[in-house]
Amino acid sequence: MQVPLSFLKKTSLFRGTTEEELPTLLDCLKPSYRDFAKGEIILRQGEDVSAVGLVLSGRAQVIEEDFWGNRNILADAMPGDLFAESYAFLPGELLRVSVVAEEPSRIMLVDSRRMLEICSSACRFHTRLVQDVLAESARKNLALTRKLSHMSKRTTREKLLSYLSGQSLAAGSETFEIPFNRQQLADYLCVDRSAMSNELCKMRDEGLLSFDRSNFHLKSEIEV
Amino acid sequence: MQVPLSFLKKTSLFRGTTEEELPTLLDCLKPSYRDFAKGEIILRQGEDVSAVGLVLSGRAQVIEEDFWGNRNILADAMPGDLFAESYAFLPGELLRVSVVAEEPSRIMLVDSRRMLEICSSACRFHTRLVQDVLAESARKNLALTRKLSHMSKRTTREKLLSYLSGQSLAAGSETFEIPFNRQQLADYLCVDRSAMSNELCKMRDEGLLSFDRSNFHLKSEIEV
DNA sequence: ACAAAACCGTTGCAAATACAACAAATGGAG
DNA sequence: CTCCATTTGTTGTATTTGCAACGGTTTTGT
Repeated sequence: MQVPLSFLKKTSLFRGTTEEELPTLLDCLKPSYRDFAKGEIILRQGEDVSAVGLVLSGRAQVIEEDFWGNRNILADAMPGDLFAESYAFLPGELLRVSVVAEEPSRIMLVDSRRMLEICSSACRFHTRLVQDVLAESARKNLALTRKLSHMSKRTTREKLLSYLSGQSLAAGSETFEIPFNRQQLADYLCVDRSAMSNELCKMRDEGLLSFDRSNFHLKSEIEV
Repeated sequence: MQVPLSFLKKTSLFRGTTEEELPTLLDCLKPSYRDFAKGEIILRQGEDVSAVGLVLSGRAQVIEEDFWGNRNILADAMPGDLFAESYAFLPGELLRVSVVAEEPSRIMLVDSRRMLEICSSACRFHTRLVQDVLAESARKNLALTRKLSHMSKRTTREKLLSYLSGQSLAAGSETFEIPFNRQQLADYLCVDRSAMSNELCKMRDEGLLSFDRSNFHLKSEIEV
């Protein structure tokens, strides 16, 4: 099946592999390719998956269904995005989510054992592949931990301060830009937009910070 | 430095390695060992770490400090526990947390590059080591995602239903035991204990579920 | 068996939140 | 420039939550 190498090498899975090395590596990984119609289930809750999924085209949604059948979208995988990797590397761990094609999609499935067990064999590009996978897992981990540390705060104000403080530290400046608009920030912090907007303005009036759109400035100085 | 192999092989890092293979693997990894006094900083916020930490004895706390200096304990690493692995496998990612010895502690530091780059060399136990590390990262990932999916709910009731529904699915039964007491469950879901207790009883009175201590039973049937 | 500690449910109240509805500001497209 | 859609701020109200305090029950240590 034809897959542009220029596309693959930009994905998080093959970030450390060059375009010249890719054919050899793919030869070794023996991935399978499958096309899914819109609405078709790629992976079903309860399955024991051993392959990581890579979206080549289309769009896949990771969905969780609870005891009463309520659905909840956990992730939206676009072309180049990886999914099910946490399950694939945990043998015996059953899928708690389903992955559904939201559009007609082409998916690449790579057996996790092929990624790991042949490490000592001929294909020397495995090392970088493993580094990429581990890095990707670590990256997700940090993102989750960060979000969790904001959300564990009880009030909207505390959540905001936790998030903004983190952004400030990351930017290395008291003035910084955030990658969200108000609605997105509210969704990220899991609070009501209007209540959050309200709280932001209160904090501004109290002199804790100032902002213009997505531009924020935290004030460390103690006001008189 | 003397470290009982029987202890090491039980840690998540060396779970897949047998006691006989450990000396060879350790020879290859060349870990460093360090002792820390109570209160001493093991890793400092802002550093660029390339080694994963393993607590051999004592206790290490992962602490986050925000813009205004407020401290927040993110994790409590006991003997056998791994820390800083998410940062170690992301070159260039600066520590957003500090790790502090809460008691006199002995720590083992393993360079992440040694764990990955020598994959194709002589030491064939690397493969299983890499599997263990990836599995551990994936495990943490799932645990975080799970917790996040509960906490993203707005009300205490929804959080409880999300958590209990998940436990029920995991147990494969409508009746199941949870590993928390009320206070711990409240801490896990980041809500007030008494309010949560109140909500639980309301749901019981409404016929949604029943419980006795840590034993729960969800009712899917629609009551008349 | 006894005392102390831990755990759990309950209640009242002040504070924070979600929700809805609307006004003001902003930014593009025609 | 005007119209329209999007984004943001504002307000009021019903709900929900956090907090503090208390009593009853179970568990634990001695």
